[in-house]
Amino acid sequence: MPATPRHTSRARVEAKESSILDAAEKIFAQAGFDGAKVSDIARAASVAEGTVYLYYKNKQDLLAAVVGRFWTQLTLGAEAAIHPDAATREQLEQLGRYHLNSILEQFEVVSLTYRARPQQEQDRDQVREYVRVFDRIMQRGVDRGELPKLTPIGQLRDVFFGTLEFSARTLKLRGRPYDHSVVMNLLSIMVGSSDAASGAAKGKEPSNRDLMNRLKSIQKQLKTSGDS
Amino acid sequence: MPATPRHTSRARVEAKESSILDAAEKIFAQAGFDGAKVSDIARAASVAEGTVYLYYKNKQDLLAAVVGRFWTQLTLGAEAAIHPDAATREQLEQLGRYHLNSILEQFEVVSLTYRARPQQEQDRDQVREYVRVFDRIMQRGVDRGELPKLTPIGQLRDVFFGTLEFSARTLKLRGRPYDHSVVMNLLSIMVGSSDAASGAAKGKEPSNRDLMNRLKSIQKQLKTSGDS
DNA sequence: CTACCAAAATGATTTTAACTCATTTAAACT
DNA sequence: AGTTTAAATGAGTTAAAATCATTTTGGTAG
Repeated sequence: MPATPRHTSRARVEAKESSILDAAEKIFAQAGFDGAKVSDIARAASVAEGTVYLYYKNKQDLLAAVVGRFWTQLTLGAEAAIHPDAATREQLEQLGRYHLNSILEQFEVVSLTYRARPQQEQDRDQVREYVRVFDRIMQRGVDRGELPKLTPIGQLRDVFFGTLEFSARTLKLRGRPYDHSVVMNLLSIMVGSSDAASGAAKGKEPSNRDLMNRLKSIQKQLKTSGDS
Repeated sequence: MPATPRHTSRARVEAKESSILDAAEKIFAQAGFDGAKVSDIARAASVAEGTVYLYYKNKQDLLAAVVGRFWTQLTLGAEAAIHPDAATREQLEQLGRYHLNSILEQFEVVSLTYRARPQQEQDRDQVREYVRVFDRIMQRGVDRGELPKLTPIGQLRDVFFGTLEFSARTLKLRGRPYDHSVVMNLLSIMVGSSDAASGAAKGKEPSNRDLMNRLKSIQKQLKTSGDS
């Protein structure tokens, strides 16, 4: 069995395993989970249908492996994309750009995640590992005093990834490419700093009055939130 | 045929149609799309298996109908939940509360949406109809001068719904109930933030720092039930 | 080199569930 | 009551996932 190969060189077994995974990713991305036949995947991997089931319990399990590998690689890429010495805001921008870019480029694989989630538990770990990249950036920001002590990192994580994923969907739907203004606007919303965003609205002298307006509305709202 | 009933009373046909839909929603929510057998749904609707296919082309189509109906009802509920005369911020809070509550309560049905989206086009319309509730609130805010002219409504829509959906997932994952602080935090970063969100602010450093400091104190006031 | 054995691979067969369709039942109209 | 058309049925067909008895491969030893 592949799990405990005693007489075989581990390398060859793993090579075949990842060749099946490559084929599966390709076919799944192409045809979607339902549209992909295990026999197609087997053929694409130059392997008999039964062999697939030697490496993966079933089709769902194979999908979970594909998706898991994707998120693991995404974590590695994210860590590489972030400058360790940059300020929190810069790091968030780097992660935001990297994330939006990646999920736009590999939209089909990301979509497959939703097919894997409800069933398998294993792949959740890999997604969890990925979002920790965000948590580490934020925690460091707090530790350094760049962010308030009481920053609700968990909630901001949902703002960050939720916004980016929905934005990516919108961009895809409209056939638009990567849009840096999405990341910039998100950051300005999250961290409070603002920067001129490329594609978005230009002009409008802003600043003091708008900032004051924002603060007023926030404070006013805070007063009314006493109930809940 | 159900589409053009000449001799039948429309009412009876529609009653059966919605009884199949009810059964489908129940079984789908219970077992998920793959886990649900059409024969189970037929039995739950007290109908023969073939009858289901008289009303819906296939299982996917049936799912699309279930999901479509859900979003249509959600739209009606949202419109009822919003006070027409309230200020923009209040209306957003009403919509936010209603939305988060609804998707928490009917989490399984919401999850099914992802299974319907890629294939069918029809249900997209119903989702689009729903998000227009948000757009109308925002547009009215702009028209009234409560929000800046250049407010990027489309992007804020992704912030709003993306954040709420991811927050709902987090709450479900941790077995937590509805948490009003999620909505309040979301609003505090969205409302009046259009200066930043529009990307129009040309980065006045002092203003930003000032805003940061104020936000810090506000965040301390916000007894966020934030985790992490 | 040959014999041997276990791991790995194979693909024909089984199983399962979506979908079809010839037939029956019910309803509407005359 | 008889005729016609709509609606419903469920046994039968089909397709694809999963299984498993058999074959092939590759390493080891005599």
